[in-house]
Formats: sequence, C-alpha cells, structure tokens
Amino acid sequence: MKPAIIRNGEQPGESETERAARLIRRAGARATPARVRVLRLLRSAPTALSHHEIEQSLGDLALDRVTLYRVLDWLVATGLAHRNADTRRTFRFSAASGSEHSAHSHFRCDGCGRVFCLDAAPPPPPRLPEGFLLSRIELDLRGRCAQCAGGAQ
Amino acid sequence: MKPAIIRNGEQPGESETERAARLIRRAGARATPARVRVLRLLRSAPTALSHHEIEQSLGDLALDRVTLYRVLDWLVATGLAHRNADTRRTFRFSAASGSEHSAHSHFRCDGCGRVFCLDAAPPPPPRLPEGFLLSRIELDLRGRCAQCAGGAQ
DNA sequence: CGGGTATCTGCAACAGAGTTGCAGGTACCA
DNA sequence: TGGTACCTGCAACTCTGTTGCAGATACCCG
Ligand SMILES: [Mn+2]
Ligand SMILES: [Mn+2]
Ligand SMILES: [Zn+2]
Ligand SMILES: [Zn+2]
Repeated sequence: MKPAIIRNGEQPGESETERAARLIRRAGARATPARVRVLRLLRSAPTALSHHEIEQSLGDLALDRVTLYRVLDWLVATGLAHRNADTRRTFRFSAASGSEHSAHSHFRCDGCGRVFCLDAAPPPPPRLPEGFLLSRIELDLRGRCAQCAGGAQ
Repeated sequence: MKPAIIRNGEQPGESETERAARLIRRAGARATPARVRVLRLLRSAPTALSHHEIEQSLGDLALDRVTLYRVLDWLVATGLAHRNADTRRTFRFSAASGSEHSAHSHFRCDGCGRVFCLDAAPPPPPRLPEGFLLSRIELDLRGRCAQCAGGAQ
C-alpha cells in the first residue's frame, strides 16, 4: 500500500492541481507553477477575484505582480477565465465555468467591489428604437453583499 | 433695440451656455465656468467622452485636471451626466438626456460609445443570496445605435 | 450695488492599476 | 540529457483617479 505522497510544497488536493495543469496544456502552453496556481485558485473561488485578491490568496506561493498580470491575460485570451470591470474600475477574474458563461447576471457590491455570479434568468428583450441592433443584454445588480451589509460592521 | 452682448471670452452660442448654467443652478450648485463649460461640451458631444478627450476638447478653456475630475463626479452625482466604464477600464461621460433618472435602462453603443436612456420597464428583482441588499437594478443593453448600424458605414 | 461666506478651484503630492523592456530561468520536446 | 522557445522576475514607467489644503469667487443678503 503506497503512502500518500505530497510533492514539493504542494498542498494536498493534488487532483485539482493536475486538472488545472491539464487544461493549460490542452490550451497549448506550458503548465508552469504560476499558471497552475492561478487557475486552480480561480476554479475554486466562489466569486470573481481582483488581481490584488489573487495575490493575497496565493500567500507564500505569490507570484511577481507582473507575472500575475500576464498569467491572467493569458487565461482570458485562451478563454479559461473571463474578466469584467467592477464599479471601481478594476478588473475581476473568474474561471470560465466548464459549461457556458452566457446567460446569467452579476451582482456588484458597492462596499467591497466584488462581483457575484447569479443564476437569474436572462431578462426579456425590450423594445428598442428604430434601427438599433442588440448584441448583448445583461442584468446589472448593485448593492451590498452579505458580508458588507451584515452586522460585522 | 439692444445690441447683442457677448460676455467675457465666451463664444457666441450664448443660449446653450445659459441653458447649461440653468441646469446646474437647478441642481442646487454654483454655475461656475468649469461646470458650465463641461456640461455644455457634454451636451453637444455626439459620443461619450473620456476625461482626457474632454481636456483636449476644451482647448484654451481647459480646467485643472483635478477640477475636471471633480466636475465630472458632480455631474454624475446629480444625474446630469452618465458615466460608463469602457472596455479599457477608463470612464466615459455623456450628458443625461431624460428628465427622470430612476427607473429606466441604458443602451450603450459599441460603435460610438454613446449611452441612450430607454423607457424599458425595470425588470423584476431576482432572488438574491441570503443577506444581500439590493440598491439598484439596471438593464444593461449593448449593441449598435441606429446611426452606427445604419448604411452610413 | 458692495461685503461675507460656503462653495469651488488649482496645485502638489500620492495611490492604484496596468504596461514595457530586458536579462535570466525552465518546461517540454527531441 | 541537452537546446531552445517560452516564461518569469525585476525595475522603471504610464495612465487614471484621489486627497489635503490654501486661496479664489459665485451667490446671497442687506
Ligand atoms: Mn459571471
Ligand atoms: Mn439615464
Ligand atoms: Zn461586499
Ligand atoms: Zn453609435
């Protein structure tokens, strides 16, 4: 019976790491620690994360600031992640859910700036002025998330 | 019969300037040259303008960079202007067309960047996660306006 | 018409977010 | 087990927006 093996400084949860690496190689690039760590983090995050939050979350395993920007750009370019700008004009990143990332809405917290993906159904298309062409429709919700609204402060 | 009077360094087109000043006073603030110039410019602009573009357009009449930011913030706060972040994470400003600025939706043209206020009914509020507080709900429509979609180009 | 005063403006200094260039390291293939 | 194209890290920079404060001024009032 083999003992559980934990490779160089990696946390347990090997299979999630492997999965991230596989996705990256499948996209035609090297599965470097930087990319693997970031993609794994995004895939496990409950909300869209900013560059800064990602840096924080990586803790000891943090990358160079610029490298993180480049990794995120690459993830977005390949479609493994997507990026949307929040109220404070910073970008937030989230893993592209295996399925689709089309028909849902976003809730943006005015307190912390985080973006939450909701399951809200796509709203019905309204009438537009003559000659207007509609390409995208999105429900934009604003307010305070549970954490920012809650009693804590 | 009174001769036409043109006040200190103002271009002819007095009535547009006066109109801007009136809107500003009605919002409960001083009709300073900075605010009047910026609002008049936004009201005559065919597209949404960035801070930088506004600075350029004002030419000799340009304000201090910071003052311009503050004027724009004020215009947005009072509802006299709209701000929407473009895809490159810079803000673009346009004069608000409608009278009311509560329950309506916006159409953003990907061609010219203009923001159009629509009469579309506010969509029904969806279910939110526990503890979330909703403060604003908005339908965000994207596409091409009649002018940008039309035969012209 | 003049003041008085809350409101605005301009300047300087700062902060956050993202970019560019380049020298050196390394994942992957042969 | 190399070789090399692809990545990473560092430094320096740009662009966008913010804050604090001293001085100016639009507007109200007499
Ligand atoms: Mn989403
Ligand atoms: Mn509007
Ligand atoms: Zn929040
Ligand atoms: Zn247009």
